[in-house]
Amino acid sequence: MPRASKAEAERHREQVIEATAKLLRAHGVDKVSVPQAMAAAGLTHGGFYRHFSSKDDLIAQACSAAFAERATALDDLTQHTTPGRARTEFLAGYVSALHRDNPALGCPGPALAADAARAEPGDPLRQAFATGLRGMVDGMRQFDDGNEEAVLVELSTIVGALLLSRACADDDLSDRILTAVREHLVGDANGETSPAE
Amino acid sequence: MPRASKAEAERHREQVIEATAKLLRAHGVDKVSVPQAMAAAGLTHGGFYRHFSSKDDLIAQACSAAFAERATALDDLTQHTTPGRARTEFLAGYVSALHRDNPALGCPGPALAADAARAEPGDPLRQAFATGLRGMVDGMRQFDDGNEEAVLVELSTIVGALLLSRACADDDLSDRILTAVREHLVGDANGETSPAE
DNA sequence: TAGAATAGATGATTAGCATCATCTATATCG
DNA sequence: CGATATAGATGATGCTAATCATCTATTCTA
Repeated sequence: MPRASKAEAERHREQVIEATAKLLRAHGVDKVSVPQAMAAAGLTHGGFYRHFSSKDDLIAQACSAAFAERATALDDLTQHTTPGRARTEFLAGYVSALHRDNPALGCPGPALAADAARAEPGDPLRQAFATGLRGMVDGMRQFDDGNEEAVLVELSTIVGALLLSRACADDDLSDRILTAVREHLVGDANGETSPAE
Repeated sequence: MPRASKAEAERHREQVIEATAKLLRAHGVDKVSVPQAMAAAGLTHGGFYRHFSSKDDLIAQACSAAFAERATALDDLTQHTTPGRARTEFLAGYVSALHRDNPALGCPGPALAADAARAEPGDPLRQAFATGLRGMVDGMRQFDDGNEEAVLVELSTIVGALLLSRACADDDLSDRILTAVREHLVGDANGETSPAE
């Protein structure tokens, strides 16, 4: 397939970013290779440098895409219900077994924070992560009357809970973390420790 | 140096583990190589497989060592002050710029959770992390009258806060996260946003 | 003190990766 | 419709890593 139209090429670029955004959250920066990312989008590794200036470039764009995806979901949620219900739904969905078990489609916060933290100060991933996180904080503002401090505490708690529950997913401590944090934030326990969602 | 006494060999083994425990927290599993870990202990990579069965084996032992180190520190803290003061000191020290800026000597929770989360279910790192985390939960029980749920919420919050503050260390959001969480948990704000400790 | 066991060094092997040079067939433009 | 730019494929290059075979000198053991 030695040539694609301008529109197809653009679509290919987006597919690579989308596929990488998933791979990235599931496996981390070091376990995603350029050939793998291209293959996930149905291409070979050859044309990579026609779309991206480097692997770091792609990684940063994928990180931004993952945050954007989540921001859209959050906006949809607040558009279609009352503020109170939106908060409950958001938090309970976040601190759930479903979210824990599907990092590829989940929040980039717990999935990419460690990679961002280990990147050099000027690294594009670092900046993309910080920007995305700011957006998330802004999106959550409506839950707490615009009180940023309350949002930061809430965000830290759910990110930490999800990350720790993933790290010990074999252990029954994992479910206990999710349940404890969900009850603490939402009040009751109607999440999915085992049932559906 | 083609031979060491039994005692020296044992000391060497411990040095490799200690050095790796630091490298691991600072750079993550994938960025620590066997030659690097051995060199950090003053050895060459040659004798590695006389001490450890694989890289994964070393990584898991280093993870356990990092948790053990922290458990000892926590015990010391509670032995030398009142429960109330110990809690305050522990939490304020945890959610501090000093801790954020020194992952190599800090808590393995935020530093290694992502690596543990991405490991396969049976991976030795996974198990070492879960065991270490359990120990930490037990150690923190005394802060909250043995209430495990309260401990789990507290732990999630401080782990998430430290991780996120590291991930956006360039941004001023980083300090705001630490301050907000510290005030939320401890009440006042006598941590070190910029001064010493 | 002689012989066996072994800690640690050297170096080879294999494999995977990022990056880039080159090729080619087609899509776009004049 | 012909010329040219370019998306994408093939394949090379150079690097780094995990693992292991082998060698050597020294420490233990009998």
